[in-house]
Amino acid sequence: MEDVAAKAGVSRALVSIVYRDAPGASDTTRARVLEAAAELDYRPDHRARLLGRQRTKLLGVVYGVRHAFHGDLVEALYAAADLAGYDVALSAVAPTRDEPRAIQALLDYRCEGLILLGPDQRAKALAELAAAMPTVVVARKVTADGVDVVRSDDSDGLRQAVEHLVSLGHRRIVHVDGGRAPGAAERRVGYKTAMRRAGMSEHIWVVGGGLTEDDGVAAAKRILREAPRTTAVAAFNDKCAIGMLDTLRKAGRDVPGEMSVVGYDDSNLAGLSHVDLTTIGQDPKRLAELAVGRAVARLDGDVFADDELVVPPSLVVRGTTAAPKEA
Amino acid sequence: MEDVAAKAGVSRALVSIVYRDAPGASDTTRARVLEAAAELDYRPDHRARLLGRQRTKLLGVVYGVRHAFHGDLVEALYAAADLAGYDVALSAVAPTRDEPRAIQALLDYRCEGLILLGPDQRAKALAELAAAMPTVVVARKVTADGVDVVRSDDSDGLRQAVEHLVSLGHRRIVHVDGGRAPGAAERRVGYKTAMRRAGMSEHIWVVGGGLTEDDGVAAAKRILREAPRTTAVAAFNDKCAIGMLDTLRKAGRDVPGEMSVVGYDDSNLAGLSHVDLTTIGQDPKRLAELAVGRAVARLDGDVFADDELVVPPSLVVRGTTAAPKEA
DNA sequence: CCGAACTACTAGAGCGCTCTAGTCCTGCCA
DNA sequence: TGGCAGGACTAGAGCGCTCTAGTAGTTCGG
Repeated sequence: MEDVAAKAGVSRALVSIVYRDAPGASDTTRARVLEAAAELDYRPDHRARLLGRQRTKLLGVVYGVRHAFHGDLVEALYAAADLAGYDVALSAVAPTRDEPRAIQALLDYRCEGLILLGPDQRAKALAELAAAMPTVVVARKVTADGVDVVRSDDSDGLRQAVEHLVSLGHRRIVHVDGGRAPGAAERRVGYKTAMRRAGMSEHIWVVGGGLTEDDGVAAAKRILREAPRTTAVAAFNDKCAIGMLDTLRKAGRDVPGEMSVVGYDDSNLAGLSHVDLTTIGQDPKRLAELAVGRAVARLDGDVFADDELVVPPSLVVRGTTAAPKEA
Repeated sequence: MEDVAAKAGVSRALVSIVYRDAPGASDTTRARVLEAAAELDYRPDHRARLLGRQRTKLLGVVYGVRHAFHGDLVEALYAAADLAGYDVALSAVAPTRDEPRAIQALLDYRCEGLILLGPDQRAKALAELAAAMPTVVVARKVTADGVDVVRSDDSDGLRQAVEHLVSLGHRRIVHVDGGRAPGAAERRVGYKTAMRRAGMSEHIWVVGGGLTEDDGVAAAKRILREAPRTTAVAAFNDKCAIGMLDTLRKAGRDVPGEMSVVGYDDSNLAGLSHVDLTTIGQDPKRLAELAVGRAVARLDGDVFADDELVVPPSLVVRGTTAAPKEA
């Protein structure tokens, strides 16, 4: 900076003014400074810049590299933060890097707000974080003091899945759940409620599943073995549904002819032509906007009573659902 | 920091010493400082800490959120960087955030070295970056001044795939390629060379493919239509192979009975029990270690003549390859 | 009993920026 | 012509650390 100032024949302060687009520099000087900077290829040091200020305009995002849906969210978060004039600092959770560590790394960089995608942390730990800075949990339902939650209405998602299947004429509808995964409990509730409302309480059956294709494989085998008359399945997520799909077809069951399958997430996978999975779409763009919006609002000093923002999911009908054979 | 120093009854410098684990503080004082810090829940400001130093101990990583293999690499990079005593700053490429922008963000944070996963940038742009700081390109073959390249030996990977198929008795082996994707050219070469060496030049056929499942679907349809006597396919990557797998099976072709399929990457997908894909494994751990190692060595002032580190891939035999029916 | 060597600690400059409080013009109105 | 508003620019402190140089105090060999 010193060098640029010298080269342009001005003071350091003036260079600062130019780079901040602040008033107080003539157009000619501005140009001269910029030119000098270009020659020395100078770029202001982001960190030093932030040091002197109170605000860092930095939002920390913790996510799992492995998680496809997190990828979609991260993309949307970049866009949303950009619009709000904030930067995003990414911190991934990996086998050698647990969640507390990922969060600490972000705190060390003095981000102003935290956005956690489907965190494992206990409510108490989250509340502690929230006491220090705006903290938004995305895609997981938690109740923790001061923590904002932005999530899809998972219960409603499963209601939509069940109602879609019911409207096609299905009665023996099974739910393969996600165990203790974020959102799994709500989806179970949504399934059961919808089944009850449709007057099919006696057909309620929740099969233990999980988040991966392999969980879907296991669940499908169990269903074929224990309840071969089942005509429809609502899976916990797309991956699980895809595992089921393959297993059912390998076992000679036609999908959707003999068995309908509904996924959840509307991930890239679901839209692929050879998969063509009917699923429940979450809206990553909307979730990201709300998460960023809430964090920024908190930083601006707004106080909110409601600490939960729920986004309705939407049914995406594709080729894995149809009327049951002997409806 | 001031407050902590005051509370512990020492100078700021002493607090600094304690936090740097530097010699020059008695154990009792050390404990007293730490205690005071804990009460005020003080954490040193990472950025300020780095400001004064020349070294930031920060490695910038640019990657694509969407890319599953990048996820594996990122995980491994965290681990490798950690071991080398470096921090990792992640910058994702997304639809609203192109590669130059992702790189600039990293430069603003004054990282000392750049690790780019399968970048799109032209060789010239990469060389410019390398002129400013150690730059390592992973998983793409480029020749650019000063740029280190760490990649799998893609040519050898396809050789292994072909030789595996040949050893099973296949002759009509097709390669579905990756178009202009990083690594695609090398894989084509590896395929052709291996076919020629095996004396099957007349069966060489490269079908235009791509990176996604849908590309695999299209390629499989084309193969079924144009060369139904084909008995084996080596695909550009696992996703493409999976798209083919589904299409072939839907068309009534038994895999591996009537058609063998080999993927590439050994991604999570390949190992799933319902996929069980024979594939060529890249070694993300090794690639990450080499990338970090090279960047760090450059930072330590080492000079290298060879600017390309090639890691041999390895064949992972699973359930989608077998001897051809009428061998 | 002096000074060298070491330990425990502190003062203060410096990292690269921003920001406040000026200074010095120029132009314009009374 | 004096006064003053406002534009263009600068000096210098301050952000939260690290680091160099230096000050006490203690130990110890000769």
